[in-house]
Amino acid sequence: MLIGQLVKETGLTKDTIRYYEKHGLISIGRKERRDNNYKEYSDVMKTRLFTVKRLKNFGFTLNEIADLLNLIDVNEASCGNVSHKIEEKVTLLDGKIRELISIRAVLFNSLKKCNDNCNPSNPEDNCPILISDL
Amino acid sequence: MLIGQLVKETGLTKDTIRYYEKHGLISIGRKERRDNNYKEYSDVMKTRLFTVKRLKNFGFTLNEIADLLNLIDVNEASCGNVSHKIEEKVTLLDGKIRELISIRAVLFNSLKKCNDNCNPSNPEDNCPILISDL
DNA sequence: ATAAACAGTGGAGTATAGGCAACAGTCAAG
DNA sequence: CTTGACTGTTGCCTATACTCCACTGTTTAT
Repeated sequence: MLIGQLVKETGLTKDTIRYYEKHGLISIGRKERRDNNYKEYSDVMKTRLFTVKRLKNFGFTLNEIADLLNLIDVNEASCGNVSHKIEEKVTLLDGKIRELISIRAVLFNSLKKCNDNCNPSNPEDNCPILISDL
Repeated sequence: MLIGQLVKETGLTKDTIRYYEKHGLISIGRKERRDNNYKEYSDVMKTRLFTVKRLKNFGFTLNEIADLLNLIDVNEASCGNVSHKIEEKVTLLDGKIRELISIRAVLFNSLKKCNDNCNPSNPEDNCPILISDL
């Protein structure tokens, strides 16, 4: 299929698809061109793009996705190899989640202190949360 | 004080400080220059930079921080105005946290399914997590 | 007097994931 | 036969938050 069709079927824009090509997530050989130089995308490409979409939803960066796709290409995408990388991602997510929760707590705390400390008789005073550690 | 001193006291690099200047988080008037064109930073600037650091730790972007600092400048950094923006940030953080937790769950689930489905007799098969929705 | 250390400016580069515009060739329909 | 839709390539622009480099001027130390 041509890129227009691929756009319809994957929901990606042609710019995105070409961006993925340029960065090696998918690649078109010289043979997969029509006589007029138009690129002929195979179903394999389509599947590959869906894989990219899924992995992106998992929070992988394009570089990480490229690595994972490469495992497929060299036929080393065994469960062992893949699940190891996924475990790493889960761990990383756990870290990020903890970090956000911690920030959230500090922020919420400041908010409470702010409300407690704000001078009701001078509601226009600069909020201490901006200018001090409370 | 000159920038070198400011660097020591704030822990920021001079490039960072100048980046903040260029982007309006702090600003030096023509008068705050010495005869040799060196910038004279006041304690107010230092306080301001510490505020930037604190707000950055809260997860605010520099643009958001610039807005908050501007509230101070126009003397509208009242608790009401500020805490409203902070509540927004807390809400946003809650959303991000929920999102990450959700991704984490899906990923972890895929991992479990992957381990369950992997063919022990063909451990070299491509892991289904990459090529299908399981 | 000269070199090191410090200050200033401007601009380019980094990473991430595309968006958008320009320009040219190709194809299908009226 | 021309117009519009589609395809191809190239390259610049966006946002975020710096970092580094080059080049120049100033001050300080030897």
